[in-house]
Amino acid sequence: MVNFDTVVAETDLLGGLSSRSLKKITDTQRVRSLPRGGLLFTEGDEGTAIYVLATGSMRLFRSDEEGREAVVHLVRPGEVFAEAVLFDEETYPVSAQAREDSQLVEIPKARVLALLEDPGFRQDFFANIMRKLRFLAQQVYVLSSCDVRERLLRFLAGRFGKRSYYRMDLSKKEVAEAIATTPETLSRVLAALERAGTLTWERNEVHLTPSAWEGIEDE
Amino acid sequence: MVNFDTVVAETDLLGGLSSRSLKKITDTQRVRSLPRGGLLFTEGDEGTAIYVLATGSMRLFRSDEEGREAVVHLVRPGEVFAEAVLFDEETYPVSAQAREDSQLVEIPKARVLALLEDPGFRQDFFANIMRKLRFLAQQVYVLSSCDVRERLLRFLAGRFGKRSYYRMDLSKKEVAEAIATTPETLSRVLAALERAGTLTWERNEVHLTPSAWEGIEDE
DNA sequence: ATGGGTCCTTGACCTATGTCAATTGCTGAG
DNA sequence: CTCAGCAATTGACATAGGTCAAGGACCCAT
Repeated sequence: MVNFDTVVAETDLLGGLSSRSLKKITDTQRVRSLPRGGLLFTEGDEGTAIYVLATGSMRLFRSDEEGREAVVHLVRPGEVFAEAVLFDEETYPVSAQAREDSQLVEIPKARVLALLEDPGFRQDFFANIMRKLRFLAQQVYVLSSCDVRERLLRFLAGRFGKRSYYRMDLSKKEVAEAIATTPETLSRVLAALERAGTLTWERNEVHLTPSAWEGIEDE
Repeated sequence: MVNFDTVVAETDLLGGLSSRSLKKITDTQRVRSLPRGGLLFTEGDEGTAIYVLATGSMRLFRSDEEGREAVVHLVRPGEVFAEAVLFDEETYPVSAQAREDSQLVEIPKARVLALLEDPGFRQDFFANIMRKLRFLAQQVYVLSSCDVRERLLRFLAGRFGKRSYYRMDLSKKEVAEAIATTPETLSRVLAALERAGTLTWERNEVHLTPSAWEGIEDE
């Protein structure tokens, strides 16, 4: 069984909000289920809500003149979608169809817009988005100019700070994914760092020497 | 001589705003000059404005307990900085110093917050940020999972749409940079595409066959 | 305990792409 | 015109890191 409030609290767009602000949103959400093949909305429909996919999988597509469909995006659990209607668009720019039985959280657009009238909520909402923005901008830079070793260290610094010890709450596989590499490569990089004596990672205990942080700036 | 309104209009954060909204911001901006070495603000100062660097270069740094400085970021012309004080922070979290004689556009925080009271402006501002957010998220995906050929085609699709002809307004060098590769590699990829007959690029005339777009989804 | 299923590691291998260097052509300043 | 300098191309080369395959360690359910 899924806790739908938690699903919402773990999304990119809304996850960083204070619990107060978050509650104001989850207050009015509705859960919807869709059978495989079911259409949630169609291109051109009035955009009255945004959605979070809780379980299942959704296909966003656009139909051209003579009915051929171009898949625009495959939505995975945990993703917010159709959020464009909040600010950009009056109507949905794509159609959304369930690829398998799916459960979704529906958040009324009007509710979000109303909340934004409140300076406190707005502040929080903006802060969250700006943080995300900075993170992504950083991420783009890191991906295009750092090797796996540096990506790993930046990831750790970003998540735990430049400490010399911490409890890891992710599997190596998940870390590999987070830094856009494969478990194999991560494994090799870790082995190299251990050999160099700058890092050990046993079970969930990670130890680092200060020298590990040389050349890794903050932010 | 620099046109400071233009500088602002070309930033990430504010560049996508409607000219109406943009004008409301540039209305109250002030231009400041700083000699090499000059401090714009210091860590802990009350954050009353955000800045756009027009010319020169700024260094953002943090000082630790005993005065050693850690450079957090080097600001390049065209970048907005200190925008964290809009939503996240009351005081500047870093110090800012000119690395060379610099000119900056100063935008009062209060002004921006006041403008956000206006639903129209807010809508525009949000739409802009969300667009940027989507773009970056896409970018992260593309960088970590597409090869140069695909990055090139996606870049073209994003900039001009999936047309079969257009006038290119960028040098190959600039395109290479935009898709995070080198001119040499771009050159080779272009040669391969020409050999395959899917693309030609002479002078600033680019021609493509529809087959070029196979496997490149929209959005 | 046993078997199947993860996760992790390690080795062998391959390929895309970066780097360096040389060549060509174009452009604009003098 | 001519030279300097930049953009673009091409070749030769090096390498980070992905892929595939095999094996070990651990965990859970039967």
